[in-house]
Amino acid sequence: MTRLGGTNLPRVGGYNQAVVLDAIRTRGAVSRVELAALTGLTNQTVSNVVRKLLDAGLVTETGHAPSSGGKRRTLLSPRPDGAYAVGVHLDPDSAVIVLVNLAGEVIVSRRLRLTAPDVPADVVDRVSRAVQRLIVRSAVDPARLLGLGIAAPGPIDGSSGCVVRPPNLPGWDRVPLVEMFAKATGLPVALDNDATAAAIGERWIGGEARAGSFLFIYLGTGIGAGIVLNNTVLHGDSGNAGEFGHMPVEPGDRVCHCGATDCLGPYCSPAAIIDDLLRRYGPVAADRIGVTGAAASLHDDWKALRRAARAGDPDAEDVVRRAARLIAQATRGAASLLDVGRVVLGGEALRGIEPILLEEIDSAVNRTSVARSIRPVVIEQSVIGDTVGAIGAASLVLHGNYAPGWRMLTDGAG
Amino acid sequence: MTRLGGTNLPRVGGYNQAVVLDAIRTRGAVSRVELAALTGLTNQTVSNVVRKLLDAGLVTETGHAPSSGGKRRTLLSPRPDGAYAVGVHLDPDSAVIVLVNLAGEVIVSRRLRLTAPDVPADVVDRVSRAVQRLIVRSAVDPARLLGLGIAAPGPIDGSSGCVVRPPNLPGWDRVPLVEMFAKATGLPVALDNDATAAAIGERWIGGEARAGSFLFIYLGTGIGAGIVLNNTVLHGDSGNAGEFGHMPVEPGDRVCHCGATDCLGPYCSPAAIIDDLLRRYGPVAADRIGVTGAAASLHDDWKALRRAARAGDPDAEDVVRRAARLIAQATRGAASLLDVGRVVLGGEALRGIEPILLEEIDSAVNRTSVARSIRPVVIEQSVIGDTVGAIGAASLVLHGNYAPGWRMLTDGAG
DNA sequence: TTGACTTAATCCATCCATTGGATTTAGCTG
DNA sequence: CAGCTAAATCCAATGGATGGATTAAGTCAA
Repeated sequence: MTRLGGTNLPRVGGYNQAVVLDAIRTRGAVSRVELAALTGLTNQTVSNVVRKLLDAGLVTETGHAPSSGGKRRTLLSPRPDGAYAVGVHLDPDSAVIVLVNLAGEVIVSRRLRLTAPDVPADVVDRVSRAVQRLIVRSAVDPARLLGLGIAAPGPIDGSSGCVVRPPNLPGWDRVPLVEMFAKATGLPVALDNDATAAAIGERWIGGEARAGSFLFIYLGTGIGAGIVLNNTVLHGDSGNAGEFGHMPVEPGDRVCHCGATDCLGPYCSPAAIIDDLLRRYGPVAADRIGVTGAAASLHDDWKALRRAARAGDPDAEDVVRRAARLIAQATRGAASLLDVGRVVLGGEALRGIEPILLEEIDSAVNRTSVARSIRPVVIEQSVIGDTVGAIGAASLVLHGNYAPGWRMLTDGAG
Repeated sequence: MTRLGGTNLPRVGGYNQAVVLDAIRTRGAVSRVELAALTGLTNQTVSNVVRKLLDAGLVTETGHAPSSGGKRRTLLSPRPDGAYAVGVHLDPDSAVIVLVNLAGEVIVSRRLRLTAPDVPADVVDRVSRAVQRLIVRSAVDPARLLGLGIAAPGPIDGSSGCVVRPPNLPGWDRVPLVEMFAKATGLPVALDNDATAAAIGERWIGGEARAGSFLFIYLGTGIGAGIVLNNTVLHGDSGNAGEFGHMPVEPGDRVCHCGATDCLGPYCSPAAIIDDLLRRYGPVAADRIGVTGAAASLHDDWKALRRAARAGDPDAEDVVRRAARLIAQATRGAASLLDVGRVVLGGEALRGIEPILLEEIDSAVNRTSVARSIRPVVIEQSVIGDTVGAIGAASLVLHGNYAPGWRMLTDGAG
């Protein structure tokens, strides 16, 4: 979409509807007059738009605000049961499936264990059947189920709906996930990389706290970033914006699969940090902490290492902190390049070591006195937590349907 | 603007007008039917919009396309004399002023020499008077002169129209340039940092070659980047997106004013590269190349060094190449983070050494086989050349008035 | 209790850019 | 010159936003 398209009246209608819904969602209980002030629309227009949203079952009237001298304002709130979406977070070792409502609340969820050499077709098949069962179990109105969102490790090809040889999913080369899941479930399918999906989830659920612009740093099996600028998600020319693993950092002796030794990626995965512990502090420390170093026990090793770091074990903390510094270094570059006032951290690999990351990133990003004085950058944790990947995946669908944006005015989508 | 605003019919009209004008500008001679296809608007709508643009004097009918069996298409082209803008590029040692037409062609230009300790008020005064004289001399219709654009070294405060203590303009702390120039010239004034202005100029003038997304690396007194995503300029939360000097690179012994030793900025200014030459290769090489090392002769030293590097002097080329590698390293990170398919180089400090920069950046950015296979990044020079700063400044005004974008549908601006 | 006042929300006629279908304009071809 | 094709325009209709008037529902003071 190299060219900008024109727009027309019906699209304006749809767009304004989305704007009003978005305002209601982010502000919670809010009256029509406030919405008019927030959106710049007329009271009359807001009234009309709200009526449509009420008819569509997406919002409800919930009580009244205390009077300020005249008629009380009737407050509007989103209707959680107005719409539903399914989210799937694909990871090398597991698939997390959630069914969420319009408010982003999880109705039912399920985790499937996967084993590394699984064939894509089998995984899609297993996951799809689990999705179907979840839908039946939840008993949601099928008409209100908008679709299925998938968060996969990048890179992906946005135009064809494929994952493109993800380093963390060996053997998955150009797998057309969108097509496969659409056929298997009969639902509309959206695909994005895990970090971007997480950022969209954060934007969708975070309300005021995630309005405007922010950079989401996602720490899962690998590291990635999701970029939200002016309430709009940056996808990039090929659908891979936020690729964080190739950000330059202080070079060491780890070689990225691209051949460089100064890429962030190879230094900050759980596997790399565990390896770092073994190399720096040897088997004694590893034993003490509970790290075996076997490839098969990566998950448990990482858990043990995180726990030790959190508990103050100096060796564990040291290796975590070294990785954190590199992440912080890259984050500093990204934040100043994008000029975002907020950085959000999330991802399941982060559990327990958030304070270390927050501290290092804060000190790197807010180091310059200039930055501090003009606009200190806020560093925060995800408002969603561990399941940000799966919930983010579901949010892809909600966001695609209801978040106001360019595409509503230019493309046909609504 | 943390919230998304609604829109309405008149705005849609203005926006579509801008879309059509933009399409005519970027495509050159184009017919109404083609415009309809390009913009997604109806033939009828395009007809109406074009009539308005004709009445406004912004486009003209220029001949016909050969018939393809029916009535010939009448071709539309932008009218260069439809609008004018003045651009001022402020630099520590000079101010370049240009008056350009709608096509971005320079009508008249002038360069004022400045001396370092100049007081802001005096500079504004001198420049403003020069602008006035230029306007008179050019004899353009004042009604068609849209305003004055200023490109200044960052950082700036976008909301108040100030420059905020730019490292390259000592003593200029929170100078309200917009206000001062508006008062002195009576023109509407737009301010942006030099790199962003250059990117906007590139976008405005570059036509198809600069449609979509690109990262503009600007090398002047300092280094900066301008970011264009989906034909839209990224300004950032505080108006300082593209701050490139704090991108992390391989650390050395140069300390950034923010305290870090791994910031790109201090390693790649002309002054730093000259210093590097002296430190690495001593007075003999400096003499041979024609570099004195005196602060006062920075301009000439840099010229000599560039010429020597271009001519193949190994020492000169080495120091330039070292800086180029660091720039390339940072560019690799930025390009992968933003997922842009194009990187553009420009700025007056670049003259003569473009090939070295292009080569180093290309090899760094396109190193990964993955990146190469999915989407090799195109690395190019500015289509404008040396004066990209000043022309970019003027483009701020043209862009602000006529480039289609969000703001037309949400804010009041047109 | 009542009447004056205030604010929220809606009703209604109007506006206006886009749309789709019909029409005109202007070329080509046999 | 008639028949065909494509470009561009005319015209009535559509539909979402608008502004002013109206109704609904509260507060406050006498």
